[in-house]
Amino acid sequence: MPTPHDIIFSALADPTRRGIFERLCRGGEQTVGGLTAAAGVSQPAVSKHLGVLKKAGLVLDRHEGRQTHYTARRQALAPLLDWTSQMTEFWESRFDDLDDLLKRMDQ
Amino acid sequence: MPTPHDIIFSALADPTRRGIFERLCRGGEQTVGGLTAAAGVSQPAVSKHLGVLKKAGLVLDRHEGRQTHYTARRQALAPLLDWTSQMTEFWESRFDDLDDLLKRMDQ
DNA sequence: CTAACCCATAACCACGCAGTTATATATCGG
DNA sequence: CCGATATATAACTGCGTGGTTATGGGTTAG
Repeated sequence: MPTPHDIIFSALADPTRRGIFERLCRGGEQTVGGLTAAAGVSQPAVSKHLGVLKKAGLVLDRHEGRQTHYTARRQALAPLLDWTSQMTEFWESRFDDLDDLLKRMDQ
Repeated sequence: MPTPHDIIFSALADPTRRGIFERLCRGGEQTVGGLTAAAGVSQPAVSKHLGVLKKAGLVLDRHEGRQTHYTARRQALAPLLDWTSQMTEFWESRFDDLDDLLKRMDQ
């Protein structure tokens, strides 16, 4: 059974897919066509990557006519931040800070 | 050319390998034998994973007699924390916090 | 010196997955 | 309607990689 960490890490491990997600984080909502233009791979490849990101809860899609708009769900990165903080033992000494940070990520 | 992010993400994407790293983070320095006992895979597999982690700068090895001791390099997670913070735009509003956090990670 | 032990490397295999082209589905413009 | 556009899915392929067993090299014990 894949844990949340498994899903997030494996979803972000691929450079192309992570690039798409980064672009969505920085540039906001974008269509598949727009993402394809910048991805350097074919449109079906981009669609597949978006499917993986969606399954991982990292993006949301919105259909409008014949195009699909995707947006990044930044809160989905909370487990990643949580895991990293645990590993650095940041949580031991500064648990309050982490708590605040996670709260701020919930929109 | 693989970026630092590429290396860290791909190194931590595999569950077995991430498990080994987690164990090192929590339990401190451990031998290959000790790690193998808990990993659920063969000793050569563990050695290979440790090789990947070492190449990614996530662990250090220390030879002592016929056994090799491994330790986690927590600072190596800094780029991961940095990336996540950038994506969450945490850095925009709370740059000082991130700066402090990264400083604390340097030992 | 030799046997047992610890770890790394070699050689191999199976499978997953990222990429492709081709095609289906659906929407818009004329 | 009909062609064009936008996206998703299907079908296929090649390669990377995580696993195995077998072996080598170095170290400790007897």
